[in-house]
Amino acid sequence: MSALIVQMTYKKLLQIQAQTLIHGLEQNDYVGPRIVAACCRITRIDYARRVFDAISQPNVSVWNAMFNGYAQKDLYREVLLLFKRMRSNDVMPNCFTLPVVLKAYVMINDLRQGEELQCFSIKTGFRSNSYLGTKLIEMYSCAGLIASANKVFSEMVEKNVVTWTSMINGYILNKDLVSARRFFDLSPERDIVLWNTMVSGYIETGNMMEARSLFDLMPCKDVMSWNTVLEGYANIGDIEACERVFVEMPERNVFSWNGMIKGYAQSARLSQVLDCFKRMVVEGNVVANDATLTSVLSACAKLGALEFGKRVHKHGENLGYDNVNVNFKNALIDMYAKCGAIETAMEVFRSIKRRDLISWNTIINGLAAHGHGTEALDLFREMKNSGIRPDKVTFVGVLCACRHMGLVEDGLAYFNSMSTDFLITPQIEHCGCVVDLLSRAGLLTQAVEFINKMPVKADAVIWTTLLGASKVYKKVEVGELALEELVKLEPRNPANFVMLSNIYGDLGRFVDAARLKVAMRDTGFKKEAGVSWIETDDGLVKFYSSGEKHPQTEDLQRILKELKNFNFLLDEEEEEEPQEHFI
DNA sequence: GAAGATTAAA
Repeated sequence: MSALIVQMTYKKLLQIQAQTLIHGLEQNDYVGPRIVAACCRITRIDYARRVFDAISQPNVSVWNAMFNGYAQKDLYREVLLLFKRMRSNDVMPNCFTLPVVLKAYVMINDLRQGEELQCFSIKTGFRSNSYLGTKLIEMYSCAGLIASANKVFSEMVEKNVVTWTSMINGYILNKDLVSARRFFDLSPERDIVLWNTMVSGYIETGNMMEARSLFDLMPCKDVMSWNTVLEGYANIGDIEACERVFVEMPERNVFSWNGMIKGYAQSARLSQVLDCFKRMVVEGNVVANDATLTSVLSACAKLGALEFGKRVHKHGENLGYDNVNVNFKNALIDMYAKCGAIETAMEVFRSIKRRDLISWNTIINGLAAHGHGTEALDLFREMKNSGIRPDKVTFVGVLCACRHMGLVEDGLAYFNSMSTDFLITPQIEHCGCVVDLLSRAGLLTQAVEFINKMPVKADAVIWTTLLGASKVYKKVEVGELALEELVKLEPRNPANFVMLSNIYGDLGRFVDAARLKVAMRDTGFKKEAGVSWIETDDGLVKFYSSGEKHPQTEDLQRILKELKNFNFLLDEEEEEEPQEHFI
Protein backbone atom coordinates (compact mmCIF):
# COMPACT_ATOMS: atom_id res chain seq x y z
CA MET A 1 0.00 0.00 0.00
CA SER A 2 2.71 2.51 0.81
CA ALA A 3 4.24 1.86 -2.59
CA LEU A 4 0.91 2.76 -4.10
CA ILE A 5 0.69 5.94 -2.12
CA VAL A 6 4.08 7.18 -3.30
CA GLN A 7 2.99 7.50 -6.91
CA MET A 8 -0.57 8.36 -6.20
CA THR A 9 -2.70 10.98 -7.82
CA TYR A 10 -5.39 12.97 -6.15
CA LYS A 11 -8.14 10.87 -7.70
CA LYS A 12 -6.59 7.59 -6.62
CA LEU A 13 -6.04 8.91 -3.13
CA LEU A 14 -9.73 9.66 -2.77
CA GLN A 15 -10.59 6.15 -4.00
CA ILE A 16 -8.23 4.54 -1.54
CA GLN A 17 -9.52 6.73 1.21
CA ALA A 18 -13.09 5.73 0.42
CA GLN A 19 -12.08 2.06 0.61
CA THR A 20 -10.40 2.52 3.97
CA LEU A 21 -13.53 4.20 5.26
CA ILE A 22 -15.72 1.37 4.00
CA HIS A 23 -13.56 -1.20 5.75
CA GLY A 24 -13.06 0.92 8.86
CA LEU A 25 -9.32 0.88 8.18
CA GLU A 26 -8.67 4.53 8.84
CA GLN A 27 -8.44 3.69 12.53
CA ASN A 28 -5.84 1.03 11.73
CA ASP A 29 -2.44 1.84 13.28
CA TYR A 30 -0.65 1.09 10.04
CA VAL A 31 -3.03 2.62 7.49
CA GLY A 32 -3.97 5.78 9.45
CA PRO A 33 -0.59 7.55 9.39
CA ARG A 34 -0.03 6.70 5.73
CA ILE A 35 -3.37 8.10 4.67
CA VAL A 36 -2.80 11.29 6.63
CA ALA A 37 0.72 11.67 5.19
CA ALA A 38 -0.55 11.16 1.66
CA CYS A 39 -3.32 13.70 2.16
CA CYS A 40 -0.80 16.23 3.45
CA ARG A 41 1.29 15.75 0.36
CA ILE A 42 -1.45 15.61 -2.22
CA THR A 43 -4.57 17.38 -1.02
CA ARG A 44 -5.13 20.73 0.61
CA ILE A 45 -3.86 20.78 4.16
CA ASP A 46 -7.28 21.42 5.70
CA TYR A 47 -8.61 18.31 4.00
CA ALA A 48 -5.75 16.34 5.52
CA ARG A 49 -6.67 17.81 8.85
CA ARG A 50 -10.29 16.64 8.47
CA VAL A 51 -9.05 13.14 7.73
CA PHE A 52 -6.86 13.38 10.81
CA ASP A 53 -9.74 14.62 12.97
CA ALA A 54 -11.88 11.71 11.83
CA ILE A 55 -9.49 9.25 13.43
CA SER A 56 -10.83 8.77 16.94
CA GLN A 57 -7.75 7.47 18.74
CA PRO A 58 -4.79 8.53 16.62
CA ASN A 59 -1.53 6.83 17.55
CA VAL A 60 1.71 8.72 17.74
CA SER A 61 2.54 8.09 14.08
CA VAL A 62 -0.70 9.70 12.98
CA TRP A 63 0.12 12.75 15.04
CA ASN A 64 3.62 12.83 13.54
CA ALA A 65 2.24 12.63 10.01
CA MET A 66 0.06 15.65 10.67
CA PHE A 67 2.95 17.59 12.28
CA ASN A 68 5.13 16.93 9.26
CA GLY A 69 2.33 17.96 6.93
CA TYR A 70 1.99 21.33 8.63
CA ALA A 71 5.75 21.83 8.87
CA GLN A 72 6.21 21.19 5.16
CA LYS A 73 3.74 23.97 4.43
CA ASP A 74 5.50 26.27 6.94
CA LEU A 75 2.46 26.24 9.22
CA TYR A 76 4.46 26.13 12.42
CA ARG A 77 1.81 27.63 14.70
CA GLU A 78 -0.51 24.80 13.73
CA VAL A 79 2.22 22.31 14.62
CA LEU A 80 2.51 23.82 18.08
CA LEU A 81 -1.24 24.05 18.67
CA LEU A 82 -1.60 20.45 17.67
CA PHE A 83 1.33 19.44 19.85
CA LYS A 84 -0.43 21.01 22.84
CA ARG A 85 -3.50 18.93 22.06
CA MET A 86 -1.41 15.81 21.78
CA ARG A 87 0.03 16.43 25.23
CA SER A 88 -3.39 17.10 26.74
CA ASN A 89 -4.61 13.86 25.13
CA ASP A 90 -1.80 12.10 27.00
CA VAL A 91 -0.21 10.72 23.88
CA MET A 92 3.54 10.25 24.44
CA PRO A 93 5.73 11.92 21.77
CA ASN A 94 8.42 9.72 20.27
CA CYS A 95 11.78 10.38 18.66
CA PHE A 96 10.08 11.41 15.42
CA THR A 97 7.86 13.96 17.15
CA LEU A 98 10.42 16.07 18.94
CA PRO A 99 12.57 17.26 16.01
CA VAL A 100 9.61 18.56 14.03
CA VAL A 101 8.08 20.30 17.04
CA LEU A 102 11.45 21.76 17.91
CA LYS A 103 11.79 23.01 14.37
CA ALA A 104 8.46 24.79 14.82
CA TYR A 105 9.83 26.54 17.91
CA VAL A 106 12.95 27.49 15.96
CA MET A 107 10.91 28.89 13.11
CA ILE A 108 8.72 31.07 15.29
CA ASN A 109 11.71 32.04 17.42
CA ASP A 110 10.33 30.71 20.68
CA LEU A 111 13.54 29.90 22.47
CA ARG A 112 11.97 29.48 25.90
CA GLN A 113 9.55 26.79 24.77
CA GLY A 114 12.35 25.20 22.79
CA GLU A 115 14.47 24.92 25.90
CA GLU A 116 11.52 23.43 27.78
CA LEU A 117 11.24 20.85 25.06
CA GLN A 118 14.94 20.10 25.40
CA CYS A 119 14.48 19.42 29.15
CA PHE A 120 11.48 17.30 28.33
CA SER A 121 13.46 15.31 25.79
CA ILE A 122 16.27 14.69 28.27
CA LYS A 123 13.80 13.50 30.90
CA THR A 124 12.10 11.19 28.44
CA GLY A 125 15.39 9.71 27.30
CA PHE A 126 15.88 11.23 23.84
CA ARG A 127 19.08 12.96 24.85
CA SER A 128 21.31 11.21 22.41
CA ASN A 129 18.97 11.37 19.43
CA SER A 130 21.02 12.91 16.64
CA TYR A 131 18.01 14.32 14.76
CA LEU A 132 16.96 16.19 17.86
CA GLY A 133 20.50 17.35 18.58
CA THR A 134 20.81 18.80 15.10
CA LYS A 135 17.64 20.79 15.60
CA LEU A 136 18.79 22.01 19.03
CA ILE A 137 22.07 23.24 17.59
CA GLU A 138 20.13 25.06 14.91
CA MET A 139 17.80 26.58 17.48
CA TYR A 140 20.57 27.95 19.70
CA SER A 141 22.60 29.18 16.71
CA CYS A 142 19.63 31.08 15.31
CA ALA A 143 19.15 32.73 18.69
CA GLY A 144 22.81 33.77 18.71
CA LEU A 145 23.56 31.43 21.63
CA ILE A 146 26.52 29.75 20.04
CA ALA A 147 27.91 28.52 23.38
CA SER A 148 24.68 26.62 24.11
CA ALA A 149 24.75 25.22 20.60
CA ASN A 150 28.29 24.05 21.15
CA LYS A 151 27.31 22.47 24.47
CA VAL A 152 24.62 20.41 22.78
CA PHE A 153 27.11 19.47 20.07
CA SER A 154 29.83 18.33 22.42
CA GLU A 155 27.43 16.35 24.58
CA MET A 156 26.10 14.42 21.63
CA VAL A 157 27.27 10.86 21.57
CA GLU A 158 26.60 10.06 17.97
CA LYS A 159 27.69 12.86 15.70
CA ASN A 160 27.38 12.45 11.97
CA VAL A 161 28.10 14.72 9.05
CA VAL A 162 24.70 16.43 9.37
CA THR A 163 25.44 17.29 12.99
CA TRP A 164 28.81 18.75 12.02
CA THR A 165 27.17 20.75 9.23
CA SER A 166 24.65 22.14 11.66
CA MET A 167 27.39 23.23 14.06
CA ILE A 168 29.49 24.79 11.30
CA ASN A 169 26.45 26.57 9.96
CA GLY A 170 25.83 27.87 13.47
CA TYR A 171 29.26 29.49 13.54
CA ILE A 172 28.67 30.95 10.09
CA LEU A 173 25.33 32.41 11.21
CA ASN A 174 27.18 34.02 14.10
CA LYS A 175 29.87 35.36 11.76
CA ASP A 176 32.62 33.32 13.40
CA LEU A 177 34.28 32.01 10.27
CA VAL A 178 37.45 31.04 12.07
CA SER A 179 35.64 28.55 14.31
CA ALA A 180 33.53 27.40 11.39
CA ARG A 181 36.68 26.62 9.44
CA ARG A 182 38.27 24.87 12.44
CA PHE A 183 35.26 22.57 12.75
CA PHE A 184 35.26 22.07 9.02
CA ASP A 185 38.88 20.92 9.16
CA LEU A 186 38.14 18.73 12.19
CA SER A 187 35.08 17.02 10.77
CA PRO A 188 35.75 13.30 10.29
CA GLU A 189 33.60 13.23 7.19
CA ARG A 190 32.95 15.89 4.59
CA ASP A 191 30.12 15.49 2.15
CA ILE A 192 29.16 17.89 -0.59
CA VAL A 193 26.64 19.76 1.56
CA LEU A 194 29.29 20.42 4.16
CA TRP A 195 31.71 21.74 1.53
CA ASN A 196 29.02 23.95 0.01
CA THR A 197 28.05 25.27 3.43
CA MET A 198 31.60 26.32 4.14
CA VAL A 199 32.06 27.93 0.72
CA SER A 200 28.84 29.93 1.01
CA GLY A 201 29.81 30.88 4.54
CA TYR A 202 32.85 32.70 3.16
CA ILE A 203 30.69 34.31 0.50
CA GLU A 204 28.12 35.54 3.00
CA THR A 205 30.83 37.23 5.01
CA GLY A 206 32.29 38.89 1.95
CA ASN A 207 35.39 36.72 1.61
CA MET A 208 35.15 35.72 -2.03
CA MET A 209 38.86 34.94 -2.27
CA GLU A 210 38.72 32.29 0.44
CA ALA A 211 35.45 30.95 -0.98
CA ARG A 212 37.09 30.50 -4.34
CA SER A 213 40.17 28.75 -3.06
CA LEU A 214 38.05 26.34 -1.00
CA PHE A 215 35.84 25.75 -4.03
CA ASP A 216 38.93 24.89 -6.06
CA LEU A 217 39.92 22.34 -3.41
CA MET A 218 36.59 20.50 -3.54
CA PRO A 219 37.05 16.83 -4.39
CA CYS A 220 33.79 16.82 -6.28
CA LYS A 221 31.37 19.60 -7.09
CA ASP A 222 27.68 19.47 -7.82
CA VAL A 223 25.62 22.04 -9.67
CA MET A 224 24.88 23.79 -6.40
CA SER A 225 28.56 24.26 -5.68
CA TRP A 226 29.00 25.95 -9.04
CA ASN A 227 25.89 28.05 -8.49
CA THR A 228 27.19 29.17 -5.12
CA VAL A 229 30.38 30.69 -6.52
CA LEU A 230 28.52 32.04 -9.53
CA GLU A 231 26.18 33.91 -7.24
CA GLY A 232 29.06 35.01 -5.07
CA TYR A 233 30.61 36.76 -8.06
CA ALA A 234 27.19 38.12 -9.04
CA ASN A 235 26.78 39.68 -5.62
CA ILE A 236 30.07 41.53 -5.76
CA GLY A 237 29.36 42.61 -9.33
CA ASP A 238 32.32 40.77 -10.86
CA ILE A 239 30.58 40.05 -14.11
CA GLU A 240 33.64 38.71 -15.93
CA ALA A 241 34.16 36.07 -13.25
CA CYS A 242 30.46 35.27 -13.41
CA GLU A 243 30.61 34.69 -17.12
CA ARG A 244 33.73 32.52 -16.77
CA VAL A 245 32.09 30.31 -14.16
CA PHE A 246 28.91 30.12 -16.20
CA VAL A 247 30.81 28.93 -19.26
CA GLU A 248 32.96 26.54 -17.27
CA MET A 249 30.25 24.78 -15.27
CA PRO A 250 29.44 21.29 -16.51
CA GLU A 251 25.73 21.48 -15.87
CA ARG A 252 23.26 24.34 -15.53
CA ASN A 253 19.92 24.45 -13.81
CA VAL A 254 17.46 27.29 -13.34
CA PHE A 255 19.50 28.63 -10.40
CA SER A 256 22.53 28.93 -12.67
CA TRP A 257 20.62 31.04 -15.19
CA ASN A 258 19.08 33.08 -12.41
CA GLY A 259 22.54 33.66 -10.96
CA MET A 260 23.85 34.87 -14.30
CA ILE A 261 20.84 37.15 -14.72
CA LYS A 262 21.39 38.48 -11.23
CA GLY A 263 25.01 39.20 -12.11
CA TYR A 264 24.01 41.33 -15.08
CA ALA A 265 21.31 43.07 -13.05
CA GLN A 266 23.72 43.74 -10.19
CA SER A 267 26.23 45.43 -12.46
CA ALA A 268 23.48 47.41 -14.19
CA ARG A 269 23.89 45.66 -17.53
CA LEU A 270 20.18 45.69 -18.06
CA SER A 271 19.97 44.88 -21.73
CA GLN A 272 22.23 41.92 -21.06
CA VAL A 273 19.69 40.73 -18.51
CA LEU A 274 17.16 40.59 -21.32
CA ASP A 275 19.60 38.90 -23.71
CA CYS A 276 20.48 36.31 -21.11
CA PHE A 277 16.82 35.58 -20.50
CA LYS A 278 16.25 35.11 -24.23
CA ARG A 279 19.19 32.70 -24.34
CA MET A 280 17.76 30.84 -21.38
CA VAL A 281 14.41 30.39 -23.07
CA VAL A 282 15.95 29.34 -26.38
CA GLU A 283 18.94 27.22 -25.46
CA GLY A 284 18.72 26.47 -21.76
CA ASN A 285 17.11 23.18 -20.93
CA VAL A 286 15.35 24.76 -18.02
CA VAL A 287 12.05 26.37 -17.25
CA ALA A 288 12.08 29.90 -15.89
CA ASN A 289 10.66 30.25 -12.41
CA ASP A 290 9.22 33.18 -10.52
CA ALA A 291 12.67 34.36 -9.45
CA THR A 292 13.76 34.49 -13.09
CA LEU A 293 10.69 36.38 -14.19
CA THR A 294 10.78 38.91 -11.36
CA SER A 295 14.45 39.71 -12.02
CA VAL A 296 13.83 40.13 -15.73
CA LEU A 297 10.73 42.25 -15.13
CA SER A 298 12.72 44.45 -12.81
CA ALA A 299 15.25 45.03 -15.59
CA CYS A 300 12.41 45.84 -18.00
CA ALA A 301 11.07 48.31 -15.46
CA LYS A 302 14.39 50.09 -15.19
CA LEU A 303 14.83 50.14 -18.97
CA GLY A 304 11.26 51.17 -19.71
CA ALA A 305 11.07 48.13 -21.98
CA LEU A 306 7.32 47.76 -22.05
CA GLU A 307 7.09 45.45 -25.06
CA PHE A 308 9.63 43.03 -23.65
CA GLY A 309 7.87 43.20 -20.30
CA LYS A 310 4.56 42.31 -21.90
CA ARG A 311 6.15 39.24 -23.44
CA VAL A 312 7.58 38.20 -20.11
CA HIS A 313 4.06 38.58 -18.74
CA LYS A 314 2.71 36.24 -21.45
CA HIS A 315 5.54 33.82 -20.82
CA GLY A 316 4.71 33.73 -17.13
CA GLU A 317 1.04 33.21 -17.88
CA ASN A 318 1.89 30.25 -20.05
CA LEU A 319 3.97 28.79 -17.25
CA GLY A 320 1.04 29.14 -14.87
CA TYR A 321 2.51 31.81 -12.61
CA ASP A 322 -0.30 34.20 -13.28
CA ASN A 323 -2.92 32.96 -10.88
CA VAL A 324 -0.99 31.93 -7.88
CA ASN A 325 2.29 33.73 -7.68
CA VAL A 326 2.17 37.03 -5.85
CA ASN A 327 5.88 37.70 -6.46
CA PHE A 328 5.35 37.52 -10.20
CA LYS A 329 2.36 39.83 -9.98
CA ASN A 330 4.22 42.33 -7.82
CA ALA A 331 7.04 42.49 -10.34
CA LEU A 332 4.45 43.00 -13.09
CA ILE A 333 2.89 45.92 -11.22
CA ASP A 334 6.29 47.54 -10.93
CA MET A 335 7.16 46.94 -14.56
CA TYR A 336 3.89 48.34 -15.91
CA ALA A 337 3.99 51.31 -13.55
CA LYS A 338 7.59 52.22 -14.36
CA CYS A 339 6.88 51.88 -18.08
CA GLY A 340 4.02 54.32 -17.68
CA ALA A 341 1.21 51.78 -18.18
CA ILE A 342 -0.44 52.74 -14.93
CA GLU A 343 -3.84 51.35 -15.81
CA THR A 344 -2.44 47.93 -16.58
CA ALA A 345 -0.45 48.07 -13.33
CA MET A 346 -3.70 48.79 -11.54
CA GLU A 347 -5.45 45.88 -13.29
CA VAL A 348 -2.71 43.51 -12.23
CA PHE A 349 -2.92 44.81 -8.68
CA ARG A 350 -6.68 44.32 -8.58
CA SER A 351 -6.31 40.78 -9.91
CA ILE A 352 -4.18 39.63 -6.97
CA LYS A 353 -6.25 37.59 -4.58
CA ARG A 354 -3.87 37.68 -1.66
CA ARG A 355 -2.00 40.96 -1.79
CA ASP A 356 1.05 41.31 0.39
CA LEU A 357 2.79 44.39 1.70
CA ILE A 358 4.94 44.60 -1.40
CA SER A 359 1.90 44.58 -3.69
CA TRP A 360 0.52 47.62 -1.88
CA ASN A 361 3.86 49.39 -1.68
CA THR A 362 4.59 48.86 -5.36
CA ILE A 363 1.28 50.19 -6.59
CA ILE A 364 1.22 53.13 -4.17
CA ASN A 365 4.75 54.16 -5.08
CA GLY A 366 4.04 53.59 -8.77
CA LEU A 367 0.97 55.81 -8.70
CA ALA A 368 2.71 58.49 -6.66
CA ALA A 369 5.73 58.60 -8.96
CA HIS A 370 3.52 59.07 -12.00
CA GLY A 371 1.55 61.97 -10.61
CA HIS A 372 -1.52 59.95 -9.60
CA GLY A 373 -1.31 61.30 -6.08
CA THR A 374 -5.02 61.13 -5.32
CA GLU A 375 -5.25 57.49 -6.31
CA ALA A 376 -2.13 56.69 -4.32
CA LEU A 377 -3.61 58.22 -1.18
CA ASP A 378 -6.96 56.48 -1.79
CA LEU A 379 -5.16 53.17 -2.01
CA PHE A 380 -3.25 53.94 1.15
CA ARG A 381 -6.56 54.37 2.96
CA GLU A 382 -7.83 51.13 1.44
CA MET A 383 -4.67 49.39 2.53
CA LYS A 384 -5.09 50.47 6.14
CA ASN A 385 -8.76 49.46 6.06
CA SER A 386 -7.92 46.00 4.86
CA GLY A 387 -5.69 45.53 7.88
CA ILE A 388 -2.27 45.60 6.20
CA ARG A 389 0.30 47.46 8.26
CA PRO A 390 2.18 50.07 6.24
CA ASP A 391 5.96 50.19 6.53
CA LYS A 392 8.62 52.75 5.71
CA VAL A 393 8.41 52.06 1.98
CA THR A 394 4.66 52.73 2.00
CA PHE A 395 5.30 56.11 3.55
CA VAL A 396 7.88 57.03 0.94
CA GLY A 397 5.05 56.64 -1.59
CA VAL A 398 2.51 58.47 0.54
CA LEU A 399 4.80 61.45 1.15
CA CYS A 400 5.83 61.45 -2.49
CA ALA A 401 2.15 61.70 -3.46
CA CYS A 402 1.70 64.66 -1.12
CA ARG A 403 4.77 66.32 -2.54
CA HIS A 404 3.49 66.00 -6.11
CA MET A 405 0.20 67.55 -5.13
CA GLY A 406 1.65 70.18 -2.83
CA LEU A 407 -0.40 68.93 0.13
CA VAL A 408 1.61 70.51 2.91
CA GLU A 409 -0.82 69.90 5.78
CA ASP A 410 -1.55 66.31 4.78
CA GLY A 411 2.10 65.54 4.20
CA LEU A 412 3.06 66.75 7.65
CA ALA A 413 0.15 64.83 9.18
CA TYR A 414 1.23 61.62 7.45
CA PHE A 415 4.81 62.21 8.51
CA ASN A 416 3.77 62.52 12.15
CA SER A 417 1.38 59.59 11.94
CA MET A 418 4.24 57.44 10.73
CA SER A 419 6.02 57.47 14.08
CA THR A 420 3.05 57.99 16.41
CA ASP A 421 0.58 55.50 14.89
CA PHE A 422 2.90 53.00 13.24
CA LEU A 423 6.11 53.27 15.27
CA ILE A 424 8.22 53.73 12.14
CA THR A 425 11.33 55.86 12.60
CA PRO A 426 11.48 58.34 9.73
CA GLN A 427 14.45 57.90 7.44
CA ILE A 428 16.34 60.35 5.32
CA GLU A 429 14.03 59.65 2.33
CA HIS A 430 10.94 60.62 4.31
CA CYS A 431 12.58 63.74 5.68
CA GLY A 432 13.80 64.72 2.23
CA CYS A 433 10.25 64.45 0.94
CA VAL A 434 8.95 66.77 3.65
CA VAL A 435 11.74 69.30 3.11
CA ASP A 436 10.97 69.31 -0.60
CA LEU A 437 7.25 69.65 0.14
CA LEU A 438 7.82 72.67 2.39
CA SER A 439 10.43 74.19 0.06
CA ARG A 440 8.23 74.02 -3.02
CA ALA A 441 5.46 75.72 -1.09
CA GLY A 442 7.89 78.52 -0.23
CA LEU A 443 7.79 77.72 3.48
CA LEU A 444 11.54 77.97 3.82
CA THR A 445 11.66 79.02 7.45
CA GLN A 446 9.50 76.03 8.32
CA ALA A 447 11.77 73.82 6.21
CA VAL A 448 14.82 74.96 8.15
CA GLU A 449 13.02 74.35 11.45
CA PHE A 450 12.07 70.91 10.24
CA ILE A 451 15.65 70.10 9.30
CA ASN A 452 16.82 71.13 12.76
CA LYS A 453 14.27 68.90 14.47
CA MET A 454 14.28 65.84 12.26
CA PRO A 455 15.62 62.57 13.66
CA VAL A 456 18.35 62.09 11.04
CA LYS A 457 21.13 64.40 9.96
CA ALA A 458 20.37 66.25 6.73
CA ASP A 459 22.37 65.09 3.72
CA ALA A 460 23.56 66.99 0.68
CA VAL A 461 20.37 66.19 -1.25
CA ILE A 462 18.27 67.94 1.37
CA TRP A 463 20.48 71.03 1.52
CA THR A 464 20.55 71.20 -2.26
CA THR A 465 16.74 71.12 -2.29
CA LEU A 466 16.71 74.01 0.12
CA LEU A 467 19.38 75.91 -1.81
CA GLY A 468 17.36 75.52 -5.01
CA ALA A 469 14.19 76.72 -3.31
CA SER A 470 15.99 79.70 -1.83
CA LYS A 471 16.88 80.78 -5.35
CA VAL A 472 13.28 80.46 -6.53
CA TYR A 473 11.92 82.35 -3.54
CA LYS A 474 14.92 84.73 -3.29
CA LYS A 475 15.56 83.93 0.39
CA VAL A 476 19.22 84.74 0.56
CA GLU A 477 19.73 83.94 4.28
CA VAL A 478 18.40 80.43 3.79
CA GLY A 479 20.62 80.04 0.75
CA GLU A 480 23.66 81.11 2.75
CA LEU A 481 22.82 78.63 5.48
CA ALA A 482 22.35 75.83 2.94
CA LEU A 483 25.64 76.61 1.24
CA GLU A 484 27.45 76.67 4.56
CA GLU A 485 26.22 73.14 5.26
CA LEU A 486 26.84 71.96 1.72
CA VAL A 487 30.44 73.12 1.81
CA LYS A 488 30.95 70.90 4.86
CA LEU A 489 29.33 67.91 3.18
CA GLU A 490 30.73 68.19 -0.31
CA PRO A 491 33.54 70.75 -0.43
CA ARG A 492 34.52 69.64 -3.91
CA ASN A 493 31.23 70.46 -5.59
CA PRO A 494 31.48 73.90 -7.19
CA ALA A 495 27.86 73.77 -8.37
CA ASN A 496 26.79 74.78 -4.89
CA PHE A 497 28.74 78.05 -5.10
CA VAL A 498 27.32 78.79 -8.52
CA MET A 499 23.80 78.41 -7.19
CA LEU A 500 24.25 80.91 -4.35
CA SER A 501 26.25 83.25 -6.53
CA ASN A 502 23.29 83.28 -8.96
CA ILE A 503 20.99 84.17 -6.09
CA TYR A 504 23.20 87.14 -5.25
CA GLY A 505 23.20 88.06 -8.92
CA ASP A 506 19.39 87.97 -9.06
CA LEU A 507 19.27 90.33 -6.12
CA GLY A 508 21.84 92.67 -7.62
CA ARG A 509 24.43 91.86 -4.95
CA PHE A 510 27.26 91.63 -7.42
CA VAL A 511 30.02 92.10 -4.87
CA ASP A 512 28.84 89.01 -2.97
CA ALA A 513 28.47 87.12 -6.21
CA ALA A 514 32.06 87.95 -7.12
CA ARG A 515 33.26 87.00 -3.63
CA LEU A 516 31.74 83.54 -4.10
CA LYS A 517 33.30 83.13 -7.50
CA VAL A 518 36.65 83.72 -5.82
CA ALA A 519 35.81 81.22 -3.07
CA MET A 520 34.92 78.71 -5.73
CA ARG A 521 38.15 79.31 -7.60
CA ASP A 522 40.04 78.82 -4.34
CA THR A 523 38.60 75.31 -3.95
CA GLY A 524 40.60 74.51 -7.07
CA PHE A 525 37.64 72.84 -8.78
CA LYS A 526 35.77 74.10 -11.76
CA LYS A 527 32.13 73.54 -12.43
CA GLU A 528 31.77 71.68 -15.66
CA ALA A 529 28.82 72.43 -17.89
CA GLY A 530 26.31 69.60 -18.11
CA VAL A 531 27.32 67.34 -20.97
CA SER A 532 26.29 64.12 -22.68
CA TRP A 533 28.77 62.11 -24.60
CA ILE A 534 28.79 59.23 -27.01
CA GLU A 535 31.54 57.07 -28.37
CA THR A 536 31.85 57.04 -32.14
CA ASP A 537 34.36 55.77 -34.65
CA ASP A 538 36.07 59.16 -34.44
CA GLY A 539 36.34 59.00 -30.66
CA LEU A 540 34.32 60.69 -27.96
CA VAL A 541 31.79 63.31 -29.05
CA LYS A 542 30.39 65.72 -26.47
CA PHE A 543 26.99 67.37 -26.59
CA TYR A 544 26.06 70.34 -24.44
CA SER A 545 22.50 71.11 -23.45
CA SER A 546 20.74 72.73 -26.45
CA GLY A 547 24.24 73.36 -27.76
CA GLU A 548 24.91 73.70 -31.46
CA LYS A 549 28.68 73.43 -31.28
CA HIS A 550 28.87 70.19 -33.18
CA PRO A 551 29.81 70.79 -36.80
CA GLN A 552 27.11 68.41 -38.04
CA THR A 553 24.26 69.62 -35.86
CA GLU A 554 21.86 69.98 -38.77
CA ASP A 555 22.48 66.47 -40.05
CA LEU A 556 22.08 65.12 -36.54
CA GLN A 557 18.72 66.77 -36.09
CA ARG A 558 17.49 65.37 -39.40
CA ILE A 559 18.63 61.83 -38.57
CA LEU A 560 17.04 62.06 -35.15
CA LYS A 561 13.72 62.88 -36.76
CA GLU A 562 14.01 59.92 -39.10
CA LEU A 563 14.90 57.62 -36.23
CA LYS A 564 11.81 58.68 -34.35
CA ASN A 565 9.64 57.75 -37.33
CA PHE A 566 11.50 54.50 -37.77
CA ASN A 567 10.98 53.56 -34.14
CA PHE A 568 7.33 54.28 -34.49
CA LEU A 569 7.10 51.84 -37.41
CA LEU A 570 9.05 49.22 -35.49
CA ASP A 571 6.69 49.41 -32.54
CA GLU A 572 3.71 48.76 -34.77
CA GLU A 573 5.35 45.76 -36.35
CA GLU A 574 6.26 44.29 -32.99
CA GLU A 575 2.67 44.40 -31.88
CA GLU A 576 1.62 42.21 -34.78
CA GLU A 577 4.46 39.77 -34.78
CA PRO A 578 5.85 38.82 -31.39
CA GLN A 579 9.24 37.18 -31.38
CA GLU A 580 9.27 33.47 -31.98
CA HIS A 581 10.69 31.21 -29.24
CA PHE A 582 9.30 33.50 -26.66
CA ILE A 583 6.21 31.64 -25.51
C1' DG B 1 12.16 11.21 10.45
C1' DA B 2 17.51 15.86 10.53
C1' DA B 3 21.68 19.94 6.86
C1' DG B 4 22.34 23.40 0.90
C1' DA B 5 20.39 28.30 -3.02
C1' DT B 6 17.95 32.68 -6.34
C1' DT B 7 13.21 36.92 -6.94
C1' DA B 8 9.71 42.04 -6.58
C1' DA B 9 8.73 47.89 -3.64
C1' DA B 10 11.89 53.57 -2.06
